[in-house]
Amino acid sequence: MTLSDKQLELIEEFGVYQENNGFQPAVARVMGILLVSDKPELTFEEISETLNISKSATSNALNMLLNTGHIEYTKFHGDRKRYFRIKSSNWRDTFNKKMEDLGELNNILKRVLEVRKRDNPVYDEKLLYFISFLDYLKGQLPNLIEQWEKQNLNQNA
Amino acid sequence: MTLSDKQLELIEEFGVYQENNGFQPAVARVMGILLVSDKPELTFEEISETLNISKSATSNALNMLLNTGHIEYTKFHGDRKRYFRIKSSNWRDTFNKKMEDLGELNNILKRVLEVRKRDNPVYDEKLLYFISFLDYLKGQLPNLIEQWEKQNLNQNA
DNA sequence: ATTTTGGTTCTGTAAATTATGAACTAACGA
DNA sequence: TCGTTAGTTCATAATTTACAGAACCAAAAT
Repeated sequence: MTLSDKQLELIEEFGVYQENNGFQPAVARVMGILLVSDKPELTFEEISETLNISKSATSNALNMLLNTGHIEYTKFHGDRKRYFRIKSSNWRDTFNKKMEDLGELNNILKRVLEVRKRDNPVYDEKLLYFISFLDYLKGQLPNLIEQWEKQNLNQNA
Repeated sequence: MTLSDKQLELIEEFGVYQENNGFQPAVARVMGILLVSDKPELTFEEISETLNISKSATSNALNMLLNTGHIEYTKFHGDRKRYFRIKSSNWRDTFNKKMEDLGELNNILKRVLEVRKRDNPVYDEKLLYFISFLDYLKGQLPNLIEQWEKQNLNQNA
């Protein structure tokens, strides 16, 4: 399998992005190739050879992504190979993870306010505002999603 | 300076959180101690000794945080020490960074759609939805912030 | 039953990260 | 101006990460 320069570039860019999200380089590249390749499903061999990563690294990456629910595979009759593809639900999960992450930060910050004893309330004020904003955002998010779905429906009607 | 068990625990937890955001362990702990300590301003020595990290690590961490605008310091007359505190603007920046990060993802995904040539449009559909959602979110965010500020004002009136 | 092949596992290691400690510097106070 | 000390820099040590290569395994094809 061959990829265009633009595809290779995008794999790299997406790879770096996912590295910043805590994925190993090779794992991030595997996600990348499944995302940008013309064929939506690729075999172990195609991934390993096209990305130029060893069989062991490929095996580890694919199993890791399978275990974390980022990819899945199908098999075809009379063919021992597995055909891997990224799960499409994956995108909403990515977004949810970011939001949960902010929720975790918010929980920590709330406990900070409980634990530290500062004389000057000015130091608490900014923090309180931020906490309140995160709470507000969290509360409004379902609304927002609903609104978007409604609008999206109208567009496609 | 001494910290309560709860404070130490929070420093650790906040530290891990910030490590996941790409900060070095020691840097993350320094941010943590400035966040949870009873005194809002701490000296080099207090930070180094309380966190039990070497002077060099402390120096690197503080300078890194100064350069990236996460902390600042003041000096007092007749005292050679600097007194470090976290910048309060820091919180909004944290949030903005998360949103910009989603924007970057969105840009990559848009280019993915341009570059890959898939026969079956079903594979594009989910991706298109997600892109459209991120665009919608980005557009609505200013609104949301405005609404929150309005509500917040009423609360404090 | 044997071979082929799709994939796994184990071991070694290169490279990057992160911190330490000691030597050093510079500025301030006395 | 001299000593003290707050802070920096540098070499290096300790870990961790991430991958390759080879040996290995199991199921399917022949």
